[in-house]
Amino acid sequence: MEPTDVLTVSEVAERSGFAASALRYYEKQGLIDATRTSGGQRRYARSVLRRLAFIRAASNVGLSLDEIRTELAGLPKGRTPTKSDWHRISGHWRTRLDEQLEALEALRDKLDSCIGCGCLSLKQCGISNPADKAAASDDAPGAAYLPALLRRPPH
Amino acid sequence: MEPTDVLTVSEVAERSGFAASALRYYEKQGLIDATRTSGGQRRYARSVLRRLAFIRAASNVGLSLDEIRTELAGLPKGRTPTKSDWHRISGHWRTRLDEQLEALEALRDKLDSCIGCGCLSLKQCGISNPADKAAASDDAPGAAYLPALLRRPPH
DNA sequence: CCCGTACTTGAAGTGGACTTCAACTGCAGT
DNA sequence: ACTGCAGTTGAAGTCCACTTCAAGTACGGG
Repeated sequence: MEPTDVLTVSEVAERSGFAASALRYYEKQGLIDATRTSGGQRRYARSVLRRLAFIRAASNVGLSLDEIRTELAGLPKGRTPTKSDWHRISGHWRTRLDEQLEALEALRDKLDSCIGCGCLSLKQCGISNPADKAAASDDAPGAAYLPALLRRPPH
Repeated sequence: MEPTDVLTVSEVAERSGFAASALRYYEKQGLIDATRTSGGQRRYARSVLRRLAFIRAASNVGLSLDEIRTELAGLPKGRTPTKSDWHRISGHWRTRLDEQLEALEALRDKLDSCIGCGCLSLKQCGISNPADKAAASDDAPGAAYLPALLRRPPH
């Protein structure tokens, strides 16, 4: 099986690191596409690999498939993304990461300030405070208190 | 209804910020418990509030309910946790947060190094590299490459 | 004692990102 | 032509942390 310009499912799976089932899922979600043989089997253009790399990267940064679809739609259709495309997108990601970092640092600092006191009082403790009911009148001007932004890993 | 030493579901819900359904769920999961009236209704000891504060704090730090159950089991049964209990636990959490921070910073730096090049090549790009197949022989000594550690918020 | 509100239960639903299954069909080497 | 692996489909299952639902029961002030 010599290298050609079209790839089968298993080739793409192997080379992208995604399971074949994930590829079908992404196709159904409109994230990638494929041509078909006369018999109905998928054949992928090599460009799908770059697209998949983009998807994995975005997902590593913490974007949902919905958000990824949106960003993919903002990419040039057909042509390879230019450096400025990538600049725009990655700036976007960078912001997202910075937000996460900030939230995480705030949480850690709050934890540090709790370590000495052994508090965990419902009223006072920033770590255990529900969703900052205290200061939450309505979208406060300052900053969100606790990170609804962070969560546990996907199993 | 004067303040008593036992609390009803709705009181605990109100004072803890958890929905009543969440309380029942936590009970089923063995995270909290309650006595019952002769008619079968739940009555909570006030100590459940502290326990719930702990649960929310742990969950804010990113622990799964499974992990939280484990940590709760490590807490003194009956007596109020001492400062040294809290010290131990919070140190644990601190580690967790630091790991997340580290992973996130690594990712951001990787992103920064990608911004200039517009790469996203499957082979070279750290951001899009599956789960670091490159260096993954088997649990490497150095450090995990990409954060399976971070994920998107629970909607 | 009455009545409205609060509470009870198990079962089923939610959502995100997939995976697994069963039953079938295509493709390519010999 | 045969054979066996690779591919196809829709439906259903998985995981987590809950929420919602329906149908029925308890509590407590008047």
